[in-house]
Amino acid sequence: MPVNRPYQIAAELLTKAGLRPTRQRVGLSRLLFEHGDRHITAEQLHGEAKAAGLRVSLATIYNTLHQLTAVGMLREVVIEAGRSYFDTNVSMHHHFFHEGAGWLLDVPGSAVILDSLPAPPAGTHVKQVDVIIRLGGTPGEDLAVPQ
Amino acid sequence: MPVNRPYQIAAELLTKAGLRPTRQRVGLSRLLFEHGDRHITAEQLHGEAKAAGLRVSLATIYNTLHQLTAVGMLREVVIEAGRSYFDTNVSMHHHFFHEGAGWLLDVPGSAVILDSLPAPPAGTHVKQVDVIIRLGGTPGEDLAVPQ
DNA sequence: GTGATTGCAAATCTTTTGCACTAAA
DNA sequence: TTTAGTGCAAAAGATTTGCAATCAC
Repeated sequence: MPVNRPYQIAAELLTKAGLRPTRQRVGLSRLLFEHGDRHITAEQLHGEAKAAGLRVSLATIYNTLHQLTAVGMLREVVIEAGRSYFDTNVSMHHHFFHEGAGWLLDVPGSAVILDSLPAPPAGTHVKQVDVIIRLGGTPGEDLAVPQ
Repeated sequence: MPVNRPYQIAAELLTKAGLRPTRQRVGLSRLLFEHGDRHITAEQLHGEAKAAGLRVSLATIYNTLHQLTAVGMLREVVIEAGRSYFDTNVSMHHHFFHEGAGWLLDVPGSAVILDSLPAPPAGTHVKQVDVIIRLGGTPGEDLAVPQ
């Protein structure tokens, strides 16, 4: 009987991160991490899971997204009030965001040079710097994600 | 009979912006703009209005905040999923945000130097660049807004 | 087994909407 | 007047919660 390799690999990643590799967590991890960098909402991931034949409740989607964020495998990106995106790219980088079209595009950390950041107030320290480049465009071009 | 000066001033600002100076809009404008730069949520403004004896429904608070944003008198700041802050400072500037404590602090636009922003994708243009400096701190220091 | 995880449905929280009523011009 | 603005209560959307059933170890 052949071993299910992709499943094993995803399961190991979870175990290394200290998360028990349940059927749901492994399935969601595969959707998230086997197809390169992505920006996804809970609702979208739920849809993909359903389409892939993975039975997962929305509550578990939320739990899993937050657990993966807590262990550093995902990064939560807050761009629009009332909706969270989860980014599978956890390296230093920033974002283009097209209001109207609603798409997000990574900007390599190296493409933005921040000079002279102000010192944080006493008793605090900088945890992260988010740069969001908000875009507009002509209506006809609002539909597709570039590249 | 003496004229209610502060009321008149707020009413004129609204009129100049093309908004009919209703009792509610004038009252809210005074709460927002007579006390320097502020970051406020709809719920907070509702509370202040009630405390000040201004009868306004939450629906009107939302309407007014969005109208003031549309005419450029407020700026919406998206920092946390599921909650919008409205900033009375509409000049070019950025933000410190303390997760945990939940406070926002303005960073003058001149205090952050952005070099080499990447070119926006074809067919789009940059509408705004938001820099959010996320802070952490020791629990005891999480309660007060500095300065 | 047994403790962690999941699913479901209900609850919560913020924001929006529909529409009759009220007020500004 | 007459048209814009308001309040209310209901609706909508995203997310969280409580708890019994289920699963990984």
